[in-house]
This record gives sequence, C-alpha cells and structure tokens, in this order.
Amino acid sequence: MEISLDCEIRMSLDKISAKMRRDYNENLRELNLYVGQDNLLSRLWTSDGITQMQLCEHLKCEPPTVTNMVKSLEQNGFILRVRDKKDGRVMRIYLTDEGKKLEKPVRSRWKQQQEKLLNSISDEERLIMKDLLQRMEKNLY
Amino acid sequence: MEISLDCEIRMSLDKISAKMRRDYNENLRELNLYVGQDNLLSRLWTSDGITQMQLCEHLKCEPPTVTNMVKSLEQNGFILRVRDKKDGRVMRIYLTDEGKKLEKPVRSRWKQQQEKLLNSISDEERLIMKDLLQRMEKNLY
DNA sequence: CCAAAACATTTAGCCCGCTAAATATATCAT
DNA sequence: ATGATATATTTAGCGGGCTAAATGTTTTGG
Repeated sequence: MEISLDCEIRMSLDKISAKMRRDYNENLRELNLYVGQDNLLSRLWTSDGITQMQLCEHLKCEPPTVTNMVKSLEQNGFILRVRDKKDGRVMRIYLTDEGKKLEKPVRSRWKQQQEKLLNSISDEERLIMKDLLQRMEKNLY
Repeated sequence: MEISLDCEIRMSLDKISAKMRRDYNENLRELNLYVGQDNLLSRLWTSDGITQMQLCEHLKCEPPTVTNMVKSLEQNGFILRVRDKKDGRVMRIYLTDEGKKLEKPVRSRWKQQQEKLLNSISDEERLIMKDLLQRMEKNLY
C-alpha cells in the first residue's frame, strides 16, 4: 500500500470533517446554536437530568469543555443547571422548553446535511461506508 | 435509506475526525507543533515563498486563521514572514532550516497514525474507502 | 492626477477543545 | 471524628477556526 493512498484517505477525512463542521456551524447559527452544542442537546433529548461528567463521556471531551458549552447553552435559555441535592459536587442538566423545541429543526438540518454528503452514494455503498468507518473508529481507541 | 444509518455515518465521521485531531495534536506537541500547523508546513515543503492568501486557499480556511498560525510558527522559528517588495500588501512565507527539519518527523507521525486508523483494512477496502470519501468531499463543495 | 474601489493582512472578540491548577464537596481510613 | 484522598466542576490561559471591522497598499476610472 502506497503512502500516498493513506495520505489521501487521511486528507479526505480531514477535509470532509472540517467542511462539515463549518457548514453545520453556519447552519446552526440560525437556531442560535454553535456546532457541538447540537450533540450535547441531542444527548439530553434522549433523557435529561444527567450530570456534566456523563455529558463528558458521551461527547468524549474534557470537563472544562462541557463547563463552557453548558454555560453558553444556559445563557441562551436552552438548558438549566441544577445542583444535585444528594451530592453537592454534581450539576444536573435539564432541557428548557426552548431546548426541547430545538430537536426538530436540528434533526432536520442533520438530515439535510447528511443527504448532501451522501448524494449519489447508493444504499449498498452506504452500508460499506458505515462498516469501514466503524472499523476505523475502533482502531483509534 | 434509514435516517439512523445516515446518522451513523455522520457520527462515525465526527468521532474519527475528532479523535484523530486530538491524537495528532498530542503527537505533534513533541515537535512543538499544534494540529493544523503540520498542514501549513506541508504546503511549504512543496514550495515556500507563497503568500498568506495562497495558504488560505490551500488550507481552506480564512485569512485571520492563517495570520494566527503563521505568527505562532514564526515565533517558534519554523518560518519567516517577508514582505513582498513589489506588492507591499503581501507577506511571503519561507521555511527556516528548523521548519525544513520537521518534514521527516511529521511525515513519520502521519504514516504511523494512518496505519493505526487503517489497521485490518485491506488494500481493496482502502481503495473503496478512498473513492467514497472523495465523492463525499465533492458533494460538499 | 487623485479619489474610489479592490485586495492582503491584522485586530478584536467569539466558541470549541485542550491542559494545569484551583475550588468545593464527598468518601475513606485511621 | 478527622485528616487524606477521591470526585465534580470551575477558572485561567492557550491554539484552531470563525466573523466583522480596521489598516495599509495597490489598482482603476474619471
């Protein structure tokens, strides 16, 4: 296997993720969100009242990152931070009504961007892609 | 096509790129580089003396981003910024000897990370992957 | 020739993500 | 019961990337 081919895969991944990130960010600004915040909210739409540490694990990022994201989302009225009554160290994060309302428009934007990305790529190819990506993901951990 | 499958592709891409970025960043710290700076240097290894605008185009990022990266790389002694004599608006970027010396160790780290990512993925699969990724890349632009 | 438009870069200020260190609370072991 | 340790979060400060606005230089059109 040529090094150039490896490079092309690496570079393609880089470019795709960077471009997607920019596009999502631009797109989410209409909802007063920044890229990354949608993933945090997405976890809360499944079930809220979880701790910041649980968000860290889900988002695979560090505690200070969650602190900042949560602060911004709270200031914009999408979530509430409530100190746990039994364990005073813990903050539990709840969705506000405004935060719940974002689920539909965010999912719609996800779907739209996914279709743009996967345009002209067949169902079979999508399955192959999914498999390969998941194997690559495992390789990294 | 199920929305869930699209989501899995999107999420896998997200996770892979985020993890790769973190790993590269950690790895490059040994060379006193930050992730992203390797790509800028990589363009210069091909040929230096190019302008910041040309770096913008190559890196597909905005002028202020290049300003900051270039400032940091200059402070660390890897590049030189020289004002163009014919067009006083333009800064031309040159590699220092230290900057040139980074090519080998950076390429070695790229190769290492690529092999980690593509571990257990056959040559045929790599070709398929490359093709699919390049089609996806085109879709975004 | 000179004012207006175009262009390259910089500055200021965000957010994401990080690390190191600080803070606050809870638990554990003596 | 209390000092040490563990855990959750925050603060400070950095770099990548962005936008909006400022600066400085060049080009252009009347």
